[in-house]
Amino acid sequence: MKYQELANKIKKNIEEGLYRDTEKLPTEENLVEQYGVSKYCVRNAISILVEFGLVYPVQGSGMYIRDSKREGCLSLRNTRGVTEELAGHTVKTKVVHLEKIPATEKVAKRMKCKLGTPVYYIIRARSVDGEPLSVEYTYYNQKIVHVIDKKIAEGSLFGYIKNDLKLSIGFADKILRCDKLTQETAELLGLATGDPALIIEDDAYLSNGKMFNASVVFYNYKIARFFELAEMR
Amino acid sequence: MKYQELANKIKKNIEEGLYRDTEKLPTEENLVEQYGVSKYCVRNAISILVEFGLVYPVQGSGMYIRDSKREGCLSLRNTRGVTEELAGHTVKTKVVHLEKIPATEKVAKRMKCKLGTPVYYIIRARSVDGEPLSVEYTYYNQKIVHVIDKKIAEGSLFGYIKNDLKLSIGFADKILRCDKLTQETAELLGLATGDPALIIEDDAYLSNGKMFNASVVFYNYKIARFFELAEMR
DNA sequence: TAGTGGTCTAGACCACAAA
DNA sequence: TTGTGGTCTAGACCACTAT
Repeated sequence: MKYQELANKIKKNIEEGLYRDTEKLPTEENLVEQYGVSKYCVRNAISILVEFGLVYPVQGSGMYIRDSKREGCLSLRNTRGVTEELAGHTVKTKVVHLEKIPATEKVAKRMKCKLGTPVYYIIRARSVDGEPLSVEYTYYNQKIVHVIDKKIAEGSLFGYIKNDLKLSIGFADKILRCDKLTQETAELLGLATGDPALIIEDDAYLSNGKMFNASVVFYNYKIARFFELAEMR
Repeated sequence: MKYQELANKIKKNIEEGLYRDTEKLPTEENLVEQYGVSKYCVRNAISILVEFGLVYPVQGSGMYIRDSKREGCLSLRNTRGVTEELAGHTVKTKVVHLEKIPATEKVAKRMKCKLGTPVYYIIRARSVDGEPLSVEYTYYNQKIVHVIDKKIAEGSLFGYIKNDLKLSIGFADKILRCDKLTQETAELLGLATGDPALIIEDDAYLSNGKMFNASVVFYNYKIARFFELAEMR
């Protein structure tokens, strides 16, 4: 896709400081000429950057470069999985528990699957640069993700699903909240029972709309920070 | 804008259950004919619904209706301000503190304005249906928002800025985290010191890129829930 | 193979900002 | 008034799904 490539090029240009003098992108017309593509492509490319929070549009004036505070933060709309998002840091994943079980009524409801459907139930503890970051309680529908072993669970499960199984991940619903830690989770995070935890419940779907994963992740309040953008048109 | 109107129409149709039998939208071609608009409009309209999480696309197959769990949740990408988002509930806002002060070095840095720029410093406590929801510590640049009094602060400040001042709000950066409550904030939330709090730091900008507001909001962990979507293409 | 969403082009015209 | 982003059309062709 031309517009995706163009978006990458422009992104690279921004990161390399090519537009530092004006703090704005070339005009659409300019980009059309410069890259020999149609306005459709240029606008699509730019809209990717807008969505990503790299630039903002001012009608009649130009596309301005936006500086954000996302450094050191995790992204809520992250498309890759934590392991890949924190590339550059030492991310360690410990598989605390892994078993294949038939879905109970509760699990079946959560996973939108039939009672008794085989699912993997996994508990993983993650640390970044030696510090406990999160504890994840997660289910995977085994009818979709056929095999998960300890080795696989130690890596990026989303990466495994995309790259190895060639499944296309589509979208996810998330609910964010905050609560006191239970003893079990607190111990895994190296915190005290009753300490705060940022909690994200995540329902993940393939591109075809089939739900393949449900998870609840407890984050260490001392280090976890999430970044989000809102456009308000 | 035709496509915005079309998006609203389709949204209404979905809510009224018009597509309940198939759980998918009419084809693009169909919508083009049905509404007498171009494919550009149809695709733009649908992409609004996709972004909003109402439908998801399956190439070669159709646009499917998505059911989400957003009920009872606040939206992180809310464009309106909490007061309007919770329409239907009894939202009460108590202005705990309101003063106009010259920006200290710290505030000036946070607000991206000059040292000494007049800013409003406001503390507000919000309750929903009688339950304490949040405590907000917020700064407004007085060079942009000239007048804020107690009366105005008791309502929707974002609504006031948009509707009365006719300023165009553009975008916001948010950082989410979690921490223990201090005594002062805990009292305002009717919770105990050291209880968990979901914290959102918010930097808000006008469409022209000028920052007009910085805030930190502490949410009651017992009732606050946020909803977010992730597209993963 | 037919149906449906995704990409791409060329070009007209509108809306807003800044000089 | 000029520059620049936003809306809209018509139409060609590609990629994927389902049968």
